[in-house]
This record gives sequence, structure tokens and C-alpha cells, in this order.
Amino acid sequence: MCPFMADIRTSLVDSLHAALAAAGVEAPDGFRMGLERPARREHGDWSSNAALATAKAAGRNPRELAAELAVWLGDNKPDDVAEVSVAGPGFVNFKLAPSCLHRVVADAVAAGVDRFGRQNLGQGRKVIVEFVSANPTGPVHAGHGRGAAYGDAVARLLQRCGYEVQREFYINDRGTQMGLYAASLAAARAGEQAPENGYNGQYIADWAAEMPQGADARHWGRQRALADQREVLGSMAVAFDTWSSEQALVDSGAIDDTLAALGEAGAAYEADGALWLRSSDYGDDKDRVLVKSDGEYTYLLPDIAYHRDKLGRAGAAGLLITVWGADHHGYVARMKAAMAALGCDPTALEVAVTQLVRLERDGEEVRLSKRTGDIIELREVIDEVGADAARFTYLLQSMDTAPTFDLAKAAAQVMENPVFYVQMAHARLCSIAARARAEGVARQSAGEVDLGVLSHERELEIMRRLSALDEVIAAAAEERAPHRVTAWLRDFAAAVHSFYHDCYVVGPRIAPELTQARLVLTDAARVGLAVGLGTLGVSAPESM
RNA sequence: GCCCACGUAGCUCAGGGGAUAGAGCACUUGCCUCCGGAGCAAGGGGUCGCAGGUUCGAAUCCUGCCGUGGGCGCCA
Repeated sequence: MCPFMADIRTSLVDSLHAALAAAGVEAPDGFRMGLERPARREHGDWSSNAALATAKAAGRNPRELAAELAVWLGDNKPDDVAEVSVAGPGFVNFKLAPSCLHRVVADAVAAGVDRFGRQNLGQGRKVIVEFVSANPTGPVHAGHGRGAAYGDAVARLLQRCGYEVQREFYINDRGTQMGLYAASLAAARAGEQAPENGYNGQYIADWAAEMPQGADARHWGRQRALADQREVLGSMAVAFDTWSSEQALVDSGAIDDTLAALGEAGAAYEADGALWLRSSDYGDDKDRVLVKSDGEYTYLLPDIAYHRDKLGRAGAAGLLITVWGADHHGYVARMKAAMAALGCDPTALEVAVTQLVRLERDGEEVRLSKRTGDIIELREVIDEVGADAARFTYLLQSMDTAPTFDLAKAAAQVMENPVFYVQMAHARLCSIAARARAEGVARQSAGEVDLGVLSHERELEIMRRLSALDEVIAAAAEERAPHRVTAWLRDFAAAVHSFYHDCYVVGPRIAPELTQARLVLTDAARVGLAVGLGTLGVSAPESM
């Protein structure tokens, strides 16, 4: 990250508190000093609402109080502050010295892609991020793609913020669907009709043809589906550290243990021949069945055992993040209820619900249906648009919105395509460096270059945006919102294209010291783009 | 009926207590004697779904209503 930018923040907040004290103003209860980057340039680099938020309780006029704070802050200037002013209804605005921005550039180059933007908010806290978890009854489809892109990006963001992250895939390898899948494979192998409610997709026919004579359809089919899923996810650069099996939980007795634990907690009871979870005591709408009257487990019970198992592995201070599609949102309350019944810390389990994607090709909807056989597989999406475009497009918007993913648009190699636009910015920066080499420019080491000559508005804009990257990454990680990085990348890429257009780096009319400084700026911007793209799992190509 | 999310420019979406609400596409108009014009710049375009409330301040928080998507099984 740019470590001193965080220090500057801290010192500004401290100074504001001191200024308030000097003005004889006591902060009201619950007051938190607001310090933010103003939307408008003329309002400086940082802005505080200190006067606005405290004036009423202190019986003061906000604008006058702000003026008083500004005078005091002007006399006791925090480090790196060039100017303190008052604006609007009573904001106190700070303008930083230009040297701050030059330090950002030097930092980015020194830290490089591996370390720039890295921070330690997590302090090694263990997190298990579970995502995709498609049934092992067929290929992953386009809808799983969003969960895959999202879960992996969240994992990457948390890693960059100092969490110890494990990516996990839960395999529902027992139960009704698994049985139907095995029966469908066996039927297809024997040239017979699929059973009622069975699977009919083309892949069933294809896989059945591969299945060796006499193979156990259940076991062989599970392996076949998993291999396919792993391969497709791998082609999108999504890899899991652990694959957790539901059947293994049954075999190990973990489910019976969980049942016993729920019983001991008084959270389970028998009725109508079934065993119920008293989930309504823990915030759910109604009680839920754990064991059906025919003795079979419901889907819920193994899932509770699974989350209990994960919690044990994550440890007392650990965190579980489970990514579910919107079609599972109804299960959040019962899972949290079960965890509460087991005495777990309710904040230890976070369920991230992603809204469903609408898939189109050239404006026409393509339906995602796993059961009809008319499935759009994730493999097809990747084949059509590429892994980078697929990931970036899936992460373009907040997970709370149900976006439209147009395959044709995502695949287009045009600047209107945000993936291409951002990657192109990186490629252009690389081409500048290549050009400098081709022209025989002897590069000074970054430490020797005078960055003070970087004062063009285009250059300043790049530096300002670059200085915000660590905050963007921190916010994206804490809010589990990778699309914040996507938004930053689009803005930053725009700044790079503007710079590219207006500020030549190498050429007969460019002074040598400016060439040197701009080459360093180019390197820094490249690091910023690569770091941002990296947290999304998207590559930063040197040429397009 | 109940639960969750969403409703911001013509379209796709950022912003999610702060100052004059932003970007891309589309539209209008400029810019190629130098690093990729696959670009850059300027302009027009808004009752932030509607109505109340909280607040010094609401697109943002709360309540109700309307609309859209998803969910509401002893299916998974």
C-alpha cells in the first residue's frame, strides 16, 4: 500500500481532535471524526465534517467553528499538509503537498505487484471461503461462474489484506439428486430411458458412453463430474484448497455427532415421525426437518454438520464465508439458527448471497436450466469470451444486482468492453516502456529520478487515484465487494488513457528528465493496474 | 400472503449520511507532423420509483405503498 497515506489520515484525524479541543468543543457521544476524499477537486485532498458534526451540541455556528479550526490547523499544520481551508456549510478541507503524490509513485515502484496495496487488516485471521459447491451431477453452468469469480476474488482480496484464506468446495455427493444422476448414467449406458426426474442433458449421453462396463455409476459419475468441474474452473484460474465431501461426513459420524449436539442443546424434537430443528427459537420463520419420517436426512442436516466441521477447522477466531446464489437465500436463516443452537458465535458465519445472472447473446436471452438439458455451461462462456473477460464481466456489478451478461459484448475486442479497456491501458503502458528501450533511453534507477517534474494534470490524476488503491482494496475486502475494485480499475484506466494521449513519454520534444520521471510514473501505474486486476483474478497482459 | 435483493441519464450501471449526484454506451461537436485514433476532449440529457419521517444535512437511514427478480417442500 502506500503506508504513509494511512499515516497522513491518522495524523489529520489527530490534528482535528486537537483543534476541536483547542476551540473548547467537546465531541458529542458517538461522534466519529469524518474524514473523506471529497468528490470535487477544488475541495482539496481530504475533507472533514468535524465542525458540522459538533457545532450543534456545542451551541456554535458550524461555519464559524470550521473557520476557527482551520486557523488553528493552519498554525499547527500536520505533516504533508499544504493548505487548510473552509468551504460550504462548514467543511474543513486539506490540500496535501505535491510531494505526497510523488511518494506514492516511488512506493508503488518499490513495492511492485506483489506488495503494493498489501495490508494487514486480517492479522492472519483464518477464513474459509466456500463457493461454487455445484452438485457432482453434471458440468458447472454459467450461473456458477459468477459465484466462482466472486468467491475467488473475495479470497484474493482477503489474502491481500492479511487474512489466511482457504478456498473450499462442498460436494453434495449423496442424496436424491446423486441417486437420480447415477441412475440416469446407468440407463443411458444401457440404452434405456432416463428415470423420472432424471438427468437428460447431452453430457449424460457423452459420459455414459465413456463409462466402462461394470463401473459403479454413482462413484464413476461423481469422479467424472468433479473432474469436469475442476477442469473448467481451473481454466478460469479458480482453484480450491479443499474439496469437502458430504458422504465423508456421513462416514465419519460427523452427522450423528451433530444430531447429538443439537439434541443436547435442546434444539431438536420429534413430531409426525420426523426429527425437527427448533430453528424458530433462533430467528427462523419456522422449524425445519432434520430427519425425514422415512429415516433419510434432509439436505439441511448434512449442511449443518458441514458448517460445524468447517467452524472447527477455522478455529475459535476463524471466519466462515459461504457464497450462495439468490435461489438459496431462504436457507440463510435456518443455517444461522442451527449455528446459534450449537452455541456458535453468530458473526463467525457470513453468508454472501449473489443475485442471479441473466445471460444473453446479442441481446437475446439464453436460459440457464440444468434440468432441461438446455444448459449453458460455464465452459461455453469461457470458450466464447475468454477467462479474463468472463471473470471481469461477472464482477462488473455489485452482487446485490441481477445483471445481464451479454456474451457477444463481453467477447468483443473493443474499448467499449470494460475488460478490454482496462487491459489495454496496461498494454499501452508496457508499450511505452518497450518504446523507450527501442529508442535506447538509458533508464535511471527510480531513486535517482526527480519526480518533482510530474505536475501535469494528467499525471496528478493518475497519482491521486493510485494513492486511493489501498483504501479501495481494504473496502472491497471488508465489504466482500470486489466490484469496488472493478469500478476503480475503470476509472484508473481512463486516467491512464488520458495521460497516454496528452503526455508523451519518449520523443524528440520531451526533456530527458521528464522522460525519466514519466517512465517511473508509467511503471507505478502499471503496478496499480496489475494489482487491481490481480485481486479480481484477471491477467494484466503486456500486449493485446 | 410472507421473506430477501433491487428500482439513479434514452440504455447498462457506480455512489449507499455531506458541498454543484457520476462513468460507459447512444447523440452533437472538435482533435491524427511524436509512445497503439482499438484513443482523447467538450456539450446536451436527471422530480435518484412514489409518499411520509429522522437529521444541521437524505439518492443514501426508518415506515408505508407501487414495480421487477428470486425464494417460501419431510426436494437438493
